[in-house]
Amino acid sequence: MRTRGPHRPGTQTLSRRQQIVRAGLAAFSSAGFHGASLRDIATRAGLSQAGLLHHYPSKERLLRAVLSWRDDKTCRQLGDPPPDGLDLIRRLVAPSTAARAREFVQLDVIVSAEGTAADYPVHGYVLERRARVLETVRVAFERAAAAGELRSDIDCATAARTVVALMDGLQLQWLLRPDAADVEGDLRRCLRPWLTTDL
Amino acid sequence: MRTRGPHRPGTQTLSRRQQIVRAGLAAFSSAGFHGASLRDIATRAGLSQAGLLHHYPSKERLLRAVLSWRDDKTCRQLGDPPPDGLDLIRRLVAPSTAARAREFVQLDVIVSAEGTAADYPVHGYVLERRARVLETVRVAFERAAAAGELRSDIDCATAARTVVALMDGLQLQWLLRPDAADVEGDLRRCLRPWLTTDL
DNA sequence: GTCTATATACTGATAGAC
DNA sequence: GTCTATCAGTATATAGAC
Repeated sequence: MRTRGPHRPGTQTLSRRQQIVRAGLAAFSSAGFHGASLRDIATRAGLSQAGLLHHYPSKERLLRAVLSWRDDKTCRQLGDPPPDGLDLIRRLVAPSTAARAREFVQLDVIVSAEGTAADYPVHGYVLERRARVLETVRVAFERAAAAGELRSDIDCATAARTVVALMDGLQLQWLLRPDAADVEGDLRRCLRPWLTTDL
Repeated sequence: MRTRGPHRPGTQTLSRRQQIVRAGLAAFSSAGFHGASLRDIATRAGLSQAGLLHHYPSKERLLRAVLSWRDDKTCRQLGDPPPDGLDLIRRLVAPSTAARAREFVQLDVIVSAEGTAADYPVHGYVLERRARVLETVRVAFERAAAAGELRSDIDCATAARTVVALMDGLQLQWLLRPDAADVEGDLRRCLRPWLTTDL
């Protein structure tokens, strides 16, 4: 009954890695994969570059760890069990109040943009994640339709593409000019005519 | 009456610079500012890196030249005089048939994303350009409203933000999965309920 | 206008002491 | 687990010959 096996990182290592991942989030989200440097990330995390590479053996692996952490946090924020149908749409439309929200949004925007290149280190991940998001939203609309909450002439796949595209574009506007954007309002106004009930 | 002054680049220089700008477009559009390298661009343009720097003295200046060329071509493609009101919206919705369209779209997506960082080399340019686009579309909706082509309960600034955001998001979807996207269709379906006439 | 050669700095990654 | 030292590669930019 050992409490710490050879391949089970201790709590100190875990918190160290969390420091690194957070520093990586800050760097990747503002400069992208190419623009960020491991030395800078290591310094921000309070250790040397070689020390960082002990925990994450390459720049790509570190980016994957950052993205994985983001995915976990995003899922957890949705709640367990995750909301369904129109409730999920409501959650997506409501703005996140997390302090790290801006970094998450910026990371998504920049990694998605860089990820359009076929030779990007995490190109496959970007493709899969965005397909998954699109599918999740489509299923949510299907459930809403089955509950009679969606107008019958609305195609669920189209609605999903449209609402996801709108979120991406509005988030970009918000990043560039936070005062001139209205992410939640514009989303609600676009969604309202599709629904038979209030959002 | 000299035909070529000391500061008037000759035709050979002009075509050389066009080669460089086109190579720059290819590089910046797929790797962004940070990911692209002047050596690679120079090689693609068929000259040495030092030769490139004779024409554009820094990486930032080259990016500005690429963006400026893109702006010129985009404006020229709109026609002279540029369309107005609903005609402009129609032009924006119709997909571009230019062969270089994908590179232009990808350049816009990646420069906009990188440009959300305040210390990005052309951060100011990105802010101004996007504000200008938003304003142009808003004015187009105002003209449409004055002509009675827009439903009276639609706010023009909101419509502009929404349609620009939608274009950005749909273009990203198209870059990532061309077969799964429907840029023009989704745009039309979103615009239709706002209008009193056909698009 | 284009080249070679070079200056200078930084990159990601490795080796090995502790 | 963290460090220093280092490697080989690449970056942008400059100097100067032609």
